[in-house]
Amino acid sequence: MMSEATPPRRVRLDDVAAAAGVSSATVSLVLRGVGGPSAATRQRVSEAATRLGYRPDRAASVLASRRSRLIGVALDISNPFHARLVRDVYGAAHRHGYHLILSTVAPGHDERQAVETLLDSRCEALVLLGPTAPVAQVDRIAASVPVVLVGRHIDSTAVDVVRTDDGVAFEQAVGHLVGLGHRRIAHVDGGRGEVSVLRRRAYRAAMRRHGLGDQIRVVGGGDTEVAGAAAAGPLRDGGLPTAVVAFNDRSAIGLVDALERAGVVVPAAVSVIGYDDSPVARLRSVDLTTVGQDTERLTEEAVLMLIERLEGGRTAPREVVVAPHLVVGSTTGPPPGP
Amino acid sequence: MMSEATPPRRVRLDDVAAAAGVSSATVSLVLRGVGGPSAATRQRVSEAATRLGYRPDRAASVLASRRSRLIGVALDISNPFHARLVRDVYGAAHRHGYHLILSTVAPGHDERQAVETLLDSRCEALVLLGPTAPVAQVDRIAASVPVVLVGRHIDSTAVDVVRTDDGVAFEQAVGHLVGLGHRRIAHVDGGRGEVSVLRRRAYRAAMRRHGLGDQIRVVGGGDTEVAGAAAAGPLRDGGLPTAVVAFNDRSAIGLVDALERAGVVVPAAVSVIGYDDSPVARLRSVDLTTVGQDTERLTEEAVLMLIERLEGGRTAPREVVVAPHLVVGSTTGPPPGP
DNA sequence: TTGAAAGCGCTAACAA
DNA sequence: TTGTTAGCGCTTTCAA
Repeated sequence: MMSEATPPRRVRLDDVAAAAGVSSATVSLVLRGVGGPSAATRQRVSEAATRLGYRPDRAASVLASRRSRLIGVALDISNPFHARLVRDVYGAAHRHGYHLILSTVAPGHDERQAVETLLDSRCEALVLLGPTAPVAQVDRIAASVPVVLVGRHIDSTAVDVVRTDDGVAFEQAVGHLVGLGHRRIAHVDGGRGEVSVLRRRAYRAAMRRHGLGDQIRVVGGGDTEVAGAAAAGPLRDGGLPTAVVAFNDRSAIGLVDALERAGVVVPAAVSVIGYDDSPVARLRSVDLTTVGQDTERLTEEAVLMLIERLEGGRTAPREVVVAPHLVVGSTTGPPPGP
Repeated sequence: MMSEATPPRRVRLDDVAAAAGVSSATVSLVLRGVGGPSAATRQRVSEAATRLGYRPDRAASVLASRRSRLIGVALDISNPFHARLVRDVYGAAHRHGYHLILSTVAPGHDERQAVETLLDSRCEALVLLGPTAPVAQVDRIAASVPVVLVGRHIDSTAVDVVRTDDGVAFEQAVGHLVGLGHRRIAHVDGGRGEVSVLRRRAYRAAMRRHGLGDQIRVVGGGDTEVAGAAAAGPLRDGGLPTAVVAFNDRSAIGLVDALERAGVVVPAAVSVIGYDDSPVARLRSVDLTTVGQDTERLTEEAVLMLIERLEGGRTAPREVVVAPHLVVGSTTGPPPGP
């Protein structure tokens, strides 16, 4: 006839200690794998802990030790590329003995709030994926915990940066096309935004490096399928180039779609290259030639930089630039014959 | 010449108390907005807190109060539908004064670990998005905190469930097609998996309800674009139906793509309906007719159910079924004339 | 190798 | 209305 469900009292360190016949301090040492206790004691303690189903209380542990071994990741959950990065951050964090906790931007939950949530959960360091926050704000955060930005450059003396080398990316893309015989290579850009500026610049540089400075042609685009599709018109109006390097995969896919609907066959008439090597680019029906970012390197470096600050005491900011690699699919080929 | 950066000592409640000339208990009350302190005191304390840049230490607060007002969400970050749900869970949690923390499944970080991470962060309740964990495991988790499953039914006496009514979904889809004059309506299913079984069943029931029991036709599919595209062959071999309801948007999009490549115009020759109302379905170039799940209702209900347990003391499990709505796009139309 | 005791920064009675 | 006093469950000296 129990009317109230008795909340199952949490098993504490003391309970384990009592069960094992030692002090709670000893249990703490054993459970954390810190040297000291004898093999026999370890044995007894471990058994007792398992038997009682002991789960350490992290809040208490954090409070006492001032360490959480927790890294916070702020991201945009609707960004598929962030999904890839997050996947790899798990690997990196795990390899170095850290746990991860996520917080996303969402309507009514901006980047600042995402960061606060992470800080409240006692994260010792933060990974910010493609954040949009202004420098001042990022600097303020960096004043209390180590911060690394992934994917975006920032002029700050307080935070670290890991990003892909856009110069190399466009060098590879343009180089691949030139190798196939292309000369009239256009760029459908990403519209406004800092990243778009950098990629535009990288495109121009790559073209010049290949002696194609006079062929440079940038068409306004954006970062979505729709924006890519919309670029097909202007692209044809100005006389179709034989190849296009798009801002990202989404716009490349939109562009391919629009071109083919208009009867322009890819890659027979026009070759198209994307950027991101997103999962959708790898679908057999899409099979886009695209620039793959080395997300494993990016995330490994990011975590390493945080650990350098956390455990190595580094305070000077570092910026690591990672080379991408071209993934050749079936949307590029030789230019059409004359 | 400072060689070691002095770690900026955290501002504590005591510091604020000293600055405001009151006790730390009073500061605690003021900062939590609990009645008691006079307006004048509140004023002084608030000022002092702001001036010192005080941030409460949640670990300590949690430890002392045994409450975190934190809800954990376990998800699969590579699932776009989860992104939608997460977005809406933020709204729901926020409305009820709870914070959210996320953990995803990733290679080397399975659902169990995701849940542990959340529990370690002292979440008071968990939202599991389309979890794959076996009943026993879910029950074990539910023994320590309230758990709600979103999207998947489970035979458990310990957890709550919120899901979309597949019966209504297919009733709407088939009804829409019948209203347009279709009779030969096929279903491209989702392959193995529990959800696929439920939707197959719902399709059959809807067909029978419309007196089309003899027209029932299920073609094997899957949950990806490729799987949808692959269904185009079998679909044509058996004599093209005039309409198809696919398992989800991805398979519907793959199917449309494959059909059009084969010269079968959608919707003139075949109408196609998807499921999920995913962002890509809303692209102008796709504009799929699709079943939209009411993610706002789903998430609001999920959070409410957790709060009922947390604050209302409910212990009996509940299952809430939410009606979907049909989003009519341009992939459905009247069947081709004879 | 182990234990006792003093906190970590906060909240929650209870007194004043 | 405010302050005092115990803890929350763990880690960490310091002694034994």
